[in-house]
Amino acid sequence: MESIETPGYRPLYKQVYDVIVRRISQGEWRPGQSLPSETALARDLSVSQGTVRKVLDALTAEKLLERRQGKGTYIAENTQERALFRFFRLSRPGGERLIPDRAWEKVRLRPSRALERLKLDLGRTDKVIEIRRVRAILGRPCIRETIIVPAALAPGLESLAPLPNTLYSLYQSRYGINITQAHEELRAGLADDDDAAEIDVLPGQPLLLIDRVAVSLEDRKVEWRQSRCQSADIVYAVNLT
Amino acid sequence: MESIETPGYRPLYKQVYDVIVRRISQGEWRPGQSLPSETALARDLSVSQGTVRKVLDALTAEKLLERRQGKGTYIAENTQERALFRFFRLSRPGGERLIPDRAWEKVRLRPSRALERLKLDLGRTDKVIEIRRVRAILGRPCIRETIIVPAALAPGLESLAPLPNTLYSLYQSRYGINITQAHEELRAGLADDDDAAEIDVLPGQPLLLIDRVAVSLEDRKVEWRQSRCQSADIVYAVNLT
DNA sequence: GAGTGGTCTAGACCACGCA
DNA sequence: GCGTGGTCTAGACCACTCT
Repeated sequence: MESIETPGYRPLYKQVYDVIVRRISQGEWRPGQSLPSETALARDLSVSQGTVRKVLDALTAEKLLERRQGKGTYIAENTQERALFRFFRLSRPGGERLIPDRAWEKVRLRPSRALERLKLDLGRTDKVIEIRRVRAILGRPCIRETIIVPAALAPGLESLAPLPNTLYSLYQSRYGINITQAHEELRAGLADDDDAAEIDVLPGQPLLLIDRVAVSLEDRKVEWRQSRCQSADIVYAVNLT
Repeated sequence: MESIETPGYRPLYKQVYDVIVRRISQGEWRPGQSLPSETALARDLSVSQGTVRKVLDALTAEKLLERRQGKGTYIAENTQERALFRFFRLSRPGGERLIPDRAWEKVRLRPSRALERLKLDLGRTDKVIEIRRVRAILGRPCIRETIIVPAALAPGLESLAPLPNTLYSLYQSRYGINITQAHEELRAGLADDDDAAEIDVLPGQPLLLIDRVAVSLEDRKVEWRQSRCQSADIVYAVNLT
């Protein structure tokens, strides 16, 4: 069963969970592909089908897998739509979801700053890729973003312009990085002259400020993103459950 | 098995799920109490223990139940701490959670307004209870709230002052209403003179505006809450998963 | 030791997708 | 018709709590 020892005793299903997550994160199974069937996995790992099922169900709940009855179990793909739906929370008041477009972007590779190293757990000499961009909604520039990515995680990202609308699908397809969670902090702020020059807002008007750190399946901090959003007819929607 | 028919065919575990949710929402089992054991429930409902387990695990994931190995399965209580942790997302930048206190409050019973009827699915003649209050953090008034509750759901609420810090524990303990989810929309706004008079902010400073509708286990809209939060050193924290 | 939930197994049958 | 995941069952043993 591929080096599953018993360090102080972990339940079997947790050991199976770790094996499967490791295989996915090491690229043994790739996004969009199907896993072996439950019975094949159970035989391979020398556990019962029920134990495999418990793990696959858990990973499905975490949105890392997708199960299709009659077909198989697949590695979830961070498609554009899916990533937008999952990690982009802006909508019209009342609920209608909004889809942002790129207005413009500037990408460069540069040394990291102290705050960036703190946010992303980087070392003193690590470089970062800085993405500055403005996003538009229905043709109207509404969001200014500064995105910081450790250069070591995404080599060559700075020369891939134009970047796709959702970076997370790029991280997954090109760099094998699965973004599984993000931590956000929201504040209110005031638009300054730079904001007014780039997005559809006047100086002194209120902006919604979003500070996000995105984390990968392997628990690495992959991206620090600061967004400044026009807040006149756009809201940030959350469901607390 | 208590009137479980097969309307077009629902899986057994869904039928069991419905029965258990109904018993909880009808008060047959009350918060803090323990449910019968898995084996007793299985016998009672004429299903296998595994099917009962699947349902209890699901309800535990939804935070409606709590399971304690060796002791039993309990109806989750919306204690102050728990409700704050689950539904109050304001914290210091960086993550330290904040605990609000009541500064003052005014409660009254009055006819509903059109927007309130829309938000809470009320009829033309339904009355509401309006709670206006200011909450303080570390002694500093930071949040202005207006809370609207259908009078029919919480009779006598207007004469219960002073209200507890977390209304949700009161809804549960006094009215048998379990708040299981809430939908929030966040915007940025500017402080006006009324804000400046009541909370620690100057006119024209940015405020975080939160619009929340809380929903019960039975899918009734129980509360519409509008909050205006000082946003200088308070952030709204979200984990996207 | 008795009773509870937690883990694990083995096997049956159903529902779905596809060739 | 075959292979897949989805549901359901029955039973064994473990880990924890309380008396």
